[in-house]
Amino acid sequence: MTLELYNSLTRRKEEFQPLHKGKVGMYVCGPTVYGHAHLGHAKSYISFDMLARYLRYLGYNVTYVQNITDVGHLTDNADEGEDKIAKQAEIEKKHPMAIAEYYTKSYFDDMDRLNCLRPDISPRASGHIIEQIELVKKLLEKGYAYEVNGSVYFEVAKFAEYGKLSGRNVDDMLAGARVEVSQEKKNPADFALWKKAEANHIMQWPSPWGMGYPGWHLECSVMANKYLGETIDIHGGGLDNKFPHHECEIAQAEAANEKQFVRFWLHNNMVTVDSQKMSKSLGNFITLKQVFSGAHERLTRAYEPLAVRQLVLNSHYRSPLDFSDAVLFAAQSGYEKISQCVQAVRKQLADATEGEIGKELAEELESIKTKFEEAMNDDLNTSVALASMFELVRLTNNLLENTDTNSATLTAIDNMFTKLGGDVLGIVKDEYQSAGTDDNLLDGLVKMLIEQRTIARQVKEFAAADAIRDQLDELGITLEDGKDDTAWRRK
RNA sequence: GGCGGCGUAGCCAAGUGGCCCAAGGCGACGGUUUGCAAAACCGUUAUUCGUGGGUUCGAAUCCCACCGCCGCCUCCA
Repeated sequence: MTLELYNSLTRRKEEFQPLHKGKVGMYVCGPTVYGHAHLGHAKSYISFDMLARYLRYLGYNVTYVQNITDVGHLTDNADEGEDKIAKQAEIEKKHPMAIAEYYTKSYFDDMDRLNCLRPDISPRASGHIIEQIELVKKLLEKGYAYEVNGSVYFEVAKFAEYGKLSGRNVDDMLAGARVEVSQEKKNPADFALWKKAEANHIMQWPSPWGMGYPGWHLECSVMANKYLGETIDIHGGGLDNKFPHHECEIAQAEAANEKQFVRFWLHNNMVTVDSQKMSKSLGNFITLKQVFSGAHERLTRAYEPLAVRQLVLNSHYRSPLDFSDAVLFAAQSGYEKISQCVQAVRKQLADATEGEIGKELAEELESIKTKFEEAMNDDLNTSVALASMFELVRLTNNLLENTDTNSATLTAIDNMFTKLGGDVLGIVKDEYQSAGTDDNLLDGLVKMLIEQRTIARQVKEFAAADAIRDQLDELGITLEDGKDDTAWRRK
């Protein structure tokens, strides 16, 4: 069975085959860096990270490009708003580039914690002004664009296929237009390729049409083409960007190159809060930093980054995810269950006896792997893929009850966790911080207390023993009595 | 108004014509284990899939109607 992906362009699942054998060019719309990333960003970037990981698992040589929008993204209506980053710069009294720098770093920090692998290329819009101007010139030459008073607009009526991705036509859009129409445009549906900058606008560049700055849609067409070629295999992004952003990207690139721009369009659904879309403009967002620290009124505790990842993967990327503390809590519990199982396997593996894996068990493992791959091949059904990981957990925990499980068996299980749960899903770590490694002083102190408690238990002074355990629990440390020794971990 | 989508147990969620008296997770409850816990294991927790019709030998899955909810059509992952 081969990988099938739902292509938004054709509105059905299609077998995925790259344009060039063995190689995949993948472009995903990145963030506009004027604020900290929130859970909505997490859903999108975890989803596409998981796709890139799975494509690599299948053996493809993937080039993953994800832009950083640091200029040109306007605050509101139809090409008439302020630049988002320039606006934030005013608020924070910093240069726009300082804002972009700060939030870019913040974004990468958050994505690293979510175990999203860095894209191969993270191009900045501001670093591609020359290429963007070139594309505008080309569109003007070809007659798809017109200049008015230092600004250049794309003339939608000239591109017959405009609307093919989002399923709309220009006439309908006119009828339902809610936006006050710019006087400069020939047609309200036309969009800005280049905007004339007022003298006080900080972010501006010289162009054949005077000082100005690029329209938002331009950067993605330009950077996708520059790094991945005129036709790219996969373009991903949030559903909310399907129109107008992606529609405009298609118009620009295909009008200029006269070639199909993207073969597979993939869109992830939104994160909602109380069924309302989480977004910066609505102000109902919860940042990832808040989730990691627990510092938000909707949160009852701090959550591990990979619990967020597990939450995202628990549902399908094309389904909306309604956020609540309860769903995150459930994801955290499930994540801990898997983590503890993996750690237990590795611990037992350290002094396991040699031997061979049983035939029946080998078959069970194979069937879990098959279930996993079939699920992923079916338009990335991570919900079922995750379920197969839990089957592995249960199977494994049963084996672990038996202390003489041999090393070949444990190694096979560890490999499955590492490859499927780790390399593909990104929720199993290569190494878990053992309780002591991060802080020798803490480890020493806790071990001292465990020793005292063990002595108390040996002489059956259980009240004293329980007091130690309870007090440690209040400090966020859980004790677990094993057969021979007592282990501790942070809650 | 136009386009797209959703409604499955207490919660999250997969399944889209027979393998479904519906996967998996969380929670809850009972049991094993434990000095007691924790973790783990075993078991229970939807004869039913928003409501009402219809098609079919057979429907959560197809069709119709109705109810409720969401996204896009303006910036947003």
